[in-house]
Amino acid sequence: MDPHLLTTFVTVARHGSFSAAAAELGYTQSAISQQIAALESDLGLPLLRRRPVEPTPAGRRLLEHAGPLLLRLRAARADVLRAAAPARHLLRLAATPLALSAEVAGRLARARAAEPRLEVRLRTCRPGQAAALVAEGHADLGLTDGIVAPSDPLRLPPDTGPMTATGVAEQDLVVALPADHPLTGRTGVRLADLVDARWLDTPLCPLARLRDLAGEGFPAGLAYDGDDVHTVLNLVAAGHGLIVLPARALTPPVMPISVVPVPVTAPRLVHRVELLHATLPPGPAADVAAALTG
Amino acid sequence: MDPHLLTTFVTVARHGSFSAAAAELGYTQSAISQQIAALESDLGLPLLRRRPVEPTPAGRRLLEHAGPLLLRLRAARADVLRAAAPARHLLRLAATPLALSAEVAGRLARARAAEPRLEVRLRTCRPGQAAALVAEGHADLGLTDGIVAPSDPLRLPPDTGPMTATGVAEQDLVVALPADHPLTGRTGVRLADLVDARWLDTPLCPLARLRDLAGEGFPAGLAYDGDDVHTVLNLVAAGHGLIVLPARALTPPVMPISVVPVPVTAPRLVHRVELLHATLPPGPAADVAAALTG
DNA sequence: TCGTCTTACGAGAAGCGTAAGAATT
DNA sequence: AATTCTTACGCTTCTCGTAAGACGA
Repeated sequence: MDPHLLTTFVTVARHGSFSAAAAELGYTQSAISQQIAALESDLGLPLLRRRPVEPTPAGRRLLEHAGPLLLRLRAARADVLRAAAPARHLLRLAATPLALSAEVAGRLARARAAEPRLEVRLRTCRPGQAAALVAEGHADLGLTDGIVAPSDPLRLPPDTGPMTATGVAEQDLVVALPADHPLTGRTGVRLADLVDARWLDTPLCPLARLRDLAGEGFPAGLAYDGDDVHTVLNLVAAGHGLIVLPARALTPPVMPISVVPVPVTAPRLVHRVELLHATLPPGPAADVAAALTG
Repeated sequence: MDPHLLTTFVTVARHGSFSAAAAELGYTQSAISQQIAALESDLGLPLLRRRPVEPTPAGRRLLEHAGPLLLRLRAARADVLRAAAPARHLLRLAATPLALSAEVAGRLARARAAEPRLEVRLRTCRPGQAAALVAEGHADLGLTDGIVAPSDPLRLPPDTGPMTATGVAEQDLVVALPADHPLTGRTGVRLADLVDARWLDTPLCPLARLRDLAGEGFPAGLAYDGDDVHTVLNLVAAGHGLIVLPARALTPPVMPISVVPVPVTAPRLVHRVELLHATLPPGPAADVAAALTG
């Protein structure tokens, strides 16, 4: 169960090919073949069926473990290095598009004003990624968002080691409707009234999460594998499907006039933003974290 | 961050000696020295100060990660092997002394009656160990106990991979008092009334947990690093200190006449038993698990 | 000076690449 | 027949043990 072999195994499984994995990892096919053989002989079990290459039941089981395990290993390494690294005047912030709202951006600006020497480097990421980026030390602070019942914490991927998550903001939800939608005039809608409408499936608001919270249904009209809010709103305006967003993401000048927000009245849900960080050494990063949560 | 090196590192840190770790692991001192050097050069940090051998701050940080990480690795291995192993008619049960109450033992007996070919092998363990034993595949089923607020789940060590914990039993708590104790006649006591009494510190009921639940205080009169209930009660009878136990652990014939149980009325706490198991293949083990929780 | 860790060096094992062989499609 | 994985073999690298050296108590 050498992590090296585990990495090779997940890469092979992902590609469904020894040669493709070899290319990605910078080995020859032969080396990959030997590594997989070594792992299989270590466990005493076949992990992959060949031609076509696909995991056996035992292999599938191992795949479920390997990802979190390797993540935890990288996180541990990053944590040790971080604890020993000297304080820098660079803050690397990873944020999901909907987490960095105008309000949160404002708080960040105020925190920077108190810390003029601080350089901030922002990158956007998917909701599922923020925790891993922070855990692996690629970001000092993370801002994720998600939809939950009021005051509930976000459900973060486990096994990323010691990490602090603090609520930063909560706001109500709206459904973005095209201007010509029949429900446009309403002062509020229940999600249940829209189970049969067509929806956009995007990382910004995955339909799977919506179904978790509001029951089955919510068929996907269009899947958009990107996280640009502007694009999403144009898709809504064009009638490709509906989407649930935090209320203040749908105020001018962001909102095109052909999209109308209608508050979600039931179930009682909110859009929540949380700040993620590992144990921070005293310094600018910790100050900004305090300012964002304070 | 090779797990092999990590194992060596934790062993050295535990012994505070390269030579002792070498003896335990079956290497020469030289090999240990080279392994530690390799780990330090991999991370680019000194992890141990020599003579005396003790972890640096970075080393201490790594130690916090290494244990759970290695446990998770062993658990993953065990889980893959377990999933591929053929069903056996052997049930290995790991139970803490207070988890296997008369009631739970009775349920186990009934489950065995329905499954006559089933061989049961029982081992007792400490509360903190049960989860690891199950995760690493050394036991099929685990029974742990602990003190919690009513209906709260036990707090299990994290990072042991996918594991199911199901409540099996809850019962009220009593304080075991020596027969000549002034509170003996009472129908109930609050723990707060006993913060200044002397207590036994044992794995059966760690004082640290009591302080978590009922505030500071609870000085240790005697620390007993064993888990024999009979011994503990003799210690109580002799006046070495008090202890909190589940009510039915203190009924005849277990209870010596020189120990008197008095119910704990506040805070509202219970003794809870939980059954632990990994994903079980259909078979005798799963049947017994169902019988114990049902 | 004694115990303990580090370093030097040689032997063995492990891992990778090249190249040829086998198995599917 | 073409593609893809496996195996054989040689080379390199890694790791360990022995033994000598260095460092503290």
